[in-house]
Amino acid sequence: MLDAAEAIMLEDGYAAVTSRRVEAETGLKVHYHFGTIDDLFVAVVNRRGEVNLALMADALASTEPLRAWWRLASDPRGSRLLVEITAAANHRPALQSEVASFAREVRRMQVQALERMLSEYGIDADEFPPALVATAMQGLAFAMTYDQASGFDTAQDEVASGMERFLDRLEAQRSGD
Amino acid sequence: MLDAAEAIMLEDGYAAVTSRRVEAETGLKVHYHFGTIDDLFVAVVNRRGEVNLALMADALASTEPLRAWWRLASDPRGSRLLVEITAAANHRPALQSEVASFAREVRRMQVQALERMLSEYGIDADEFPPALVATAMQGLAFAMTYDQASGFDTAQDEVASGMERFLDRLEAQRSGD
DNA sequence: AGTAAGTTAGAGCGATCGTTCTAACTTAGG
DNA sequence: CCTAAGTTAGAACGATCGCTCTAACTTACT
Repeated sequence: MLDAAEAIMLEDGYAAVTSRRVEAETGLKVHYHFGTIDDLFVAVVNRRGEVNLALMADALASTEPLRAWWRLASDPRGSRLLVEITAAANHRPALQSEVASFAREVRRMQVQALERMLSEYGIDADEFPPALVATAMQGLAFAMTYDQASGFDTAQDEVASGMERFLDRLEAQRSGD
Repeated sequence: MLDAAEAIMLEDGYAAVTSRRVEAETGLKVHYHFGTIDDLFVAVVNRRGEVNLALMADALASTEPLRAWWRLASDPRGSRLLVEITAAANHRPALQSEVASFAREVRRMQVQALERMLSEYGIDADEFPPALVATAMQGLAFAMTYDQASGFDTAQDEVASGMERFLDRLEAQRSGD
């Protein structure tokens, strides 16, 4: 049921996630298993949030943390879903706090990892505070994948390859010493 | 009428922009002046798009282009509206192409300006291609203001001050020689 | 004053939504 | 086989939406 809701979001947007549509695709009764449509959305957010938290934790603990983080954050599917969920949260107060708490937790993990690792990457933490680097990573990844998904065609291949080269250099520097 | 539509978007989201709501707030008949609700959205996008294009052109032509760009991109009101418009475009095909064409044009202006200025800022254009820098600027500004607006509370003051310091250094470098 | 054009008021239509409700169906345990 | 619990089918209600339509109102010109 949660899978179906996500699939509908990706295909036709969050507004298409209606009780009738979900019931038609799953054969299950939404209001029986969840009390409310809001509850369904909350469940989707919670599951996806937990998964993302785990993926981000793995990425930050991998041998090339920044690269793994970048790969995770620039996954087009994830970005599309994030857009839909945040857009839905914008008009569903019940979702707002859920989304916010996951966003906070992810950012906390990232900042904590950066505090430990920035110097290894040869980045001065005074000049580029962890919070700034984290927000930049997420924002850049989001902007790139979203522009791509929306067909804005803003030279995203150049952005992607430029970022790959930058990551090559950073990861080389880190493993270098 | 366009003002009212934008105000409603900012206040209650794009889904609240209905014919009855707009008519109630303006005393004008939506379907008379615009044929369709889609046409109203298109008009909003076109006007806001033109305004933004002009603002970005001014910013890029100012004495401190990067700082002006940053200030413009990190305006919370603009980000909030951008979210609503892109979200609306997600489910209104008529808007998609309009939004995309403005996004393309803005990015084109930015890249063109960066090609001219990156070296003045002491940034190697081979290492950081203009398209990458442009996407990073927009993405970072968006992530920061949106997190702030959504109450994610992800240390945005630290991000903002860090960016200001970074811009101070860049603009000083540029005016230096 | 009279007339024509521009505009709004307000009812109404068909569609869809969330939600509720009752009857029917499925399934497992005795 | 029967019963009880779990679950779905499908109708229904009230609300809201985009949109259309007709009658009324405003405005400007002759």
